[in-house]
Amino acid sequence: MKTSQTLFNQTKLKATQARLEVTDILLKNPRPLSHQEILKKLPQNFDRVTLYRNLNWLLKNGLIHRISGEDRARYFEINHQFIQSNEKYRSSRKIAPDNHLHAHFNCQNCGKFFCLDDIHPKFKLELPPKFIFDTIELTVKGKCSRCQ
Amino acid sequence: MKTSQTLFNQTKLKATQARLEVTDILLKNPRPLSHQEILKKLPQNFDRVTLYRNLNWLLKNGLIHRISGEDRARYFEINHQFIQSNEKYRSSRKIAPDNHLHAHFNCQNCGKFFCLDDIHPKFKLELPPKFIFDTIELTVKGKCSRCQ
DNA sequence: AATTTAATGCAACATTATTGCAATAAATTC
DNA sequence: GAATTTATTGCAATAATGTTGCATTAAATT
Repeated sequence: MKTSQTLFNQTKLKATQARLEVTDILLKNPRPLSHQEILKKLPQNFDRVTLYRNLNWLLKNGLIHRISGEDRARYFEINHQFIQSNEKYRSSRKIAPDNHLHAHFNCQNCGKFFCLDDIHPKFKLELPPKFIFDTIELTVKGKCSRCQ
Repeated sequence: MKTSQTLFNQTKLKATQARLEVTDILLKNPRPLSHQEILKKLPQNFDRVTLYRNLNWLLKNGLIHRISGEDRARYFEINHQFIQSNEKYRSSRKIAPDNHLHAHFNCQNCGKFFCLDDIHPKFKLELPPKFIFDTIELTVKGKCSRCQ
């Protein structure tokens, strides 16, 4: 398992203690976590605003993804594309590419997200005139095994 | 264009003035609207809590869909499946069926949703053990023609 | 070491949505 | 059709999530 320290070392991005701690948590977790869930895993005195700001910074710099839950909270996960892509590739763009489809399951009861790695939908993407494409989100909703 | 009055007449659902007004607005609009947008289209004195409650009621009874925006707001649209399905079909279930895939475009700038009626993805849906399926959401994100 | 720049911590604020409860409207029973 | 029961509405208060302002601290640069 890659650590946040080696990840930051490979980039020109500035590491701080807070960023390393937050990134480590997301690296360790197989599913997107809410701000609240991440805060619980951080040291007791970790400031919640600092967490919000660091999550926004990580998002802006392409290290993580963000998805909006049915429960109005946002959920965050490591951008594996960023981690896998090499330095050369990354340095050619300010923001890491983020346009592949990665499906999730979202529990309508507990709000948790789960990654569905086996879903690879095929379709023709046609947008109205002058609409600009960025990403696609495919979310399956229902009840997770613990909530049924 | 079907009116909310005829829609309610075809069901056993109780119509109130407020429900008819809200439903009429959603019937007239081709794209999902936020609570705020709907409130603006209603008479000035329409209570915002009543709108929240009516939207939740319409959702529970299957007349509308709800999607969560990137902006943490919820957007509402008429459930065309409900409207098209006949009385017999509807009365056999308390909640109208809602498991077809209907794709949307979500503008990352203004937050507006647009329906993408031409997208029909094909994929095999495999969920982890004991997960219960309800609906699928496919959302394309980017900038709409007015925000680029 | 001095200076500039960026990050943090705390308080206040913003937005969206829900809950409690009295008042009103609608449906049901007699 | 009046009396009773049930559901809905309107207003105030509260909840949950997230952002902004600003002084302090830490980090990077000169």
